[in-house]
Amino acid sequence: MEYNFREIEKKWQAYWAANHTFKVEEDASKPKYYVLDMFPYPSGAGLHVGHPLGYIASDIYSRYKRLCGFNVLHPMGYDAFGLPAEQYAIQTGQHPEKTTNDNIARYRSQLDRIGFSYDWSRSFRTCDPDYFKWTQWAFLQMFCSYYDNKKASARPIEELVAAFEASGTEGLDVACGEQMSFTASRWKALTPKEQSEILMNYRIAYQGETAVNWCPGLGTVLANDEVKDGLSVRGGFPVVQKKMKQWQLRVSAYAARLLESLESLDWTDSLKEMQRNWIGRSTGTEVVFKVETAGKTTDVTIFTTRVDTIFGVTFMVLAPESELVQALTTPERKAEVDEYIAAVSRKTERERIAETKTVSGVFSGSYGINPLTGEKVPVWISEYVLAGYGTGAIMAVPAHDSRDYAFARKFNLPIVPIIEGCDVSESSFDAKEGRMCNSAFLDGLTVAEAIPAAMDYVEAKGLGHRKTNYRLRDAIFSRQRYWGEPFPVYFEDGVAKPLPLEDLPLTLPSIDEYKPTEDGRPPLARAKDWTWNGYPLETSTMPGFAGSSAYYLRYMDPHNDSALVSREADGYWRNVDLYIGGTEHATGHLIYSRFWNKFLFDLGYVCEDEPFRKLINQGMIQGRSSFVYRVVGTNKYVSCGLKDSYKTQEIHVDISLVHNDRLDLEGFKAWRPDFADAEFILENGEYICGWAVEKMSKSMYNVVNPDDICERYGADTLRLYEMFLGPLEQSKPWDTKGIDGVHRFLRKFWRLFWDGDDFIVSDEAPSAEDLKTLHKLIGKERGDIEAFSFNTTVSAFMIAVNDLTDRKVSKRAVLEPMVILLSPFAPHIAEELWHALGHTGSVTFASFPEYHEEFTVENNCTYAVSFNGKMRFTVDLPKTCSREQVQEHVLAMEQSGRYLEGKTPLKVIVVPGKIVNIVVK
RNA sequence: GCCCGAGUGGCGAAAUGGUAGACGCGCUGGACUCAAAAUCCUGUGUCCUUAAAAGACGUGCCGGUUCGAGUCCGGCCUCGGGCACCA
Repeated sequence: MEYNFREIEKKWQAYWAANHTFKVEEDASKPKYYVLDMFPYPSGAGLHVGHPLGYIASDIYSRYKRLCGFNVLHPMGYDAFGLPAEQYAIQTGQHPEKTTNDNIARYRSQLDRIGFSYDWSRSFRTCDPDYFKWTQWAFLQMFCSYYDNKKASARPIEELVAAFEASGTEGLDVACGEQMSFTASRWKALTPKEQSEILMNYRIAYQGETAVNWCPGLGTVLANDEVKDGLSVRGGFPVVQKKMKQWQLRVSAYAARLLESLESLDWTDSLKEMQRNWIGRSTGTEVVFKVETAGKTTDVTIFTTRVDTIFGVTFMVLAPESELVQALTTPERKAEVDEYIAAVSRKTERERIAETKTVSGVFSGSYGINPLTGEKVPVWISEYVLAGYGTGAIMAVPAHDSRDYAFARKFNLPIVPIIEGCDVSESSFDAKEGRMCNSAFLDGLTVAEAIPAAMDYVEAKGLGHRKTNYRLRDAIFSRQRYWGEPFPVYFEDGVAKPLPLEDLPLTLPSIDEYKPTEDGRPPLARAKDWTWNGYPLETSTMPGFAGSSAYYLRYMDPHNDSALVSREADGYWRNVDLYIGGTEHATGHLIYSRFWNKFLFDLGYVCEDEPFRKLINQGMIQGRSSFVYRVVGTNKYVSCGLKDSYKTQEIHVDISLVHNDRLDLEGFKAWRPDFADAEFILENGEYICGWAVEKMSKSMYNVVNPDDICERYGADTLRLYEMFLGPLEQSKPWDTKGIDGVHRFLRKFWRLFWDGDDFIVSDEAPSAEDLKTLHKLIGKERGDIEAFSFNTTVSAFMIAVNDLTDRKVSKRAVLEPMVILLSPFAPHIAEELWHALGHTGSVTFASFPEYHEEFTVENNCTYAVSFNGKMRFTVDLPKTCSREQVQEHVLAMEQSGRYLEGKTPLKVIVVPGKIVNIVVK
């Protein structure tokens, strides 16, 4: 029997499905291990070979953990709400659910061919009402909660109401939009509607007026991480700033905790660093400047991280969107200021980014008073100051801030250096070094000393206080789309109210068309009766990240209809031990999920504060495009090596027509009509294509479908090859050049069991050599898998099989453990051979072979022994004895006094197999 | 501009501070074959020389620590990724 991977793989995939081999239940007698992949958004293009890279790695680890005796939860599902299905629906009128289901069916069949050990009984789609019921539920929990900074925890909103009734805002430290201050009696005097409006300022899910990223091309708002360079990540449409009333999540309340608990996570440093940057903690000082405007005085609070430079302030700047702009504009400046603000607001985000280097601004007519010097400085308005950060107002120190410097130069404002010896004639001196001067009590201090000294001074004089700011914004949570979770919210007299929990899920209404209404309202406004008990319902829907924020919890208990996850299931599975996915989710999903989890933790619904303990980012697999070279003006194609002798045009050619860079000439002619009568200029009788590494995409004809690889080489070869390609976390181009070698390895392994027609495994006892081969492999595999170094594990396997093939070893005692070792990587062939060896049941539940170091010891050999690198004598020792053994041996000789001549040995260093070096002083 | 990460044969890549290039691809030559495919064997960092052996040089560049550096430290160069008017 030859290795017939097609038959074997079909057989075992059917066996696993029929026997529910990978179905798991909570089992208190076994330790749990939770391995999760970032679930896919099923796009119309299907999977390409890059997608399964992480899935294969997590599957190998899951299977390995099962062999080690863990109860492994390894689920898979679909992130099914989203823009592409909706865009397609707008164009074709087809319901997005139909598109989504078609795509999911395709994904599922592609995934099934690769032989993953998922527990499919736990699978769900985020667009299933049974699932999004809990997305809506979580939203309502957030709507009915506020964040208490003192307790560092979310609390039910009733507690806040009780506090307002008892003593107003007195003594409260809670997360909010706008700082409010009122008494208990004032609160009680408010109408219910007014009270609701105030509570909106404190809810964790709240509705508020805010500048949003409005994308006219998509007809919806987008979150910050959905916008890149002023264009939408999906679709690439321009994005403009617009003020709109939107649902938002108070993620900013969790900024400090999100930052702190990063430390405890087993994530890569680069990913943690990305999150740190995104959260953007900065400690500084808020200082109050009194500003005079045509006789009136207004307090303006500014934020700075460099109070030490306050003696260098020569002007102040407000953001154009700052609420203070109107109050601080003098009548004679009003026209000019209004015009500037109008001009700024017309700009798109993209234009603002493009014009970063051009400096613009306008003088307000007001003057601020430096609280430390009493000096009067002009107040300007400029778009380089952002309304959304700090207080939307700054003190400008052009000598020591490059942006202030550029502004001062443009508008001819004074530049006063306050650090000794710095040169500000060409540019500002931003470095935090040197000694202070022209700064009264700070003179002579270093910058490092001056910063806290200035902070202390400002606080002592009551001019301001220390303040920590975060760059992390609240998440905009509404989308003007159809294909998302509806908000479980209705409006009574304009006041948003939660639907009762028993009415969840609130499912999508059917509508005739999926685009916005003519008057620009979201598609849900087209629904005939989008009301609840006669009250109008919210017409926007939730964004893509809503459904993906807590999906890992649902896998623990996917069919529970009375809770997102039961206390028992959550208590057993706790959180994800290993999460594998792409780095593109660093500042989106991975922040939202952590926030969402912490919120549920605060309310006691989950037992772990962090969702993902260990996280691995698999690299991207790029495409390797192939080119042919058409001689310009002809239908002749010249082979790559000869192309320099002609004037040629480079044309992408479908890589299915190319094998090892050689073009299939007939296939090429048949590919497209205009190539039908192509002529070729060959080198050595072959047409060699050129190539380049590019993103894998349809338009470059470089997409490789895993189905094709499974068909040609089998899923086991695909799995091994994807791992063999290089380190998991590294991006690399897909290149089928080496796949034959991996496939050859599997056939070699097979031939250790089958010789043509006969099963040739014997019960002969293994030799010392055989045991050495086996135990080297066991030791290597265990270490490498734990380190996620799968490429070297595959190599170790090849070495072992080469050894056995060379010695013609087909002994059960060696091959049986090797089948178990191979099973995480190539599960189908492993099952087949496991059964050929006479076992029943799946190899999944075998035990990982034990490792015995003594079996890896080789025969004696002669070591050279040297002192400080200088050769002295030789000694016979086992060929691969441990360093400790050699040290012991050599030190014993040292004690006999023969070699060291009275010198003290510092260290004995052994190069296995060859050299012993003794360091002496 | 700031913050990460990476630079090793023709290629993908290995190497707890200890024989650099394991393993695989490709290529060389050979066996089997009418032939091909498949399979097996041989060689394969560079240079010099050779019948053979033996040398010398080699991990982006310059320096340092060390008996010993691809690996650790300092300074550059190049490439990839992330952030970017965040005061």
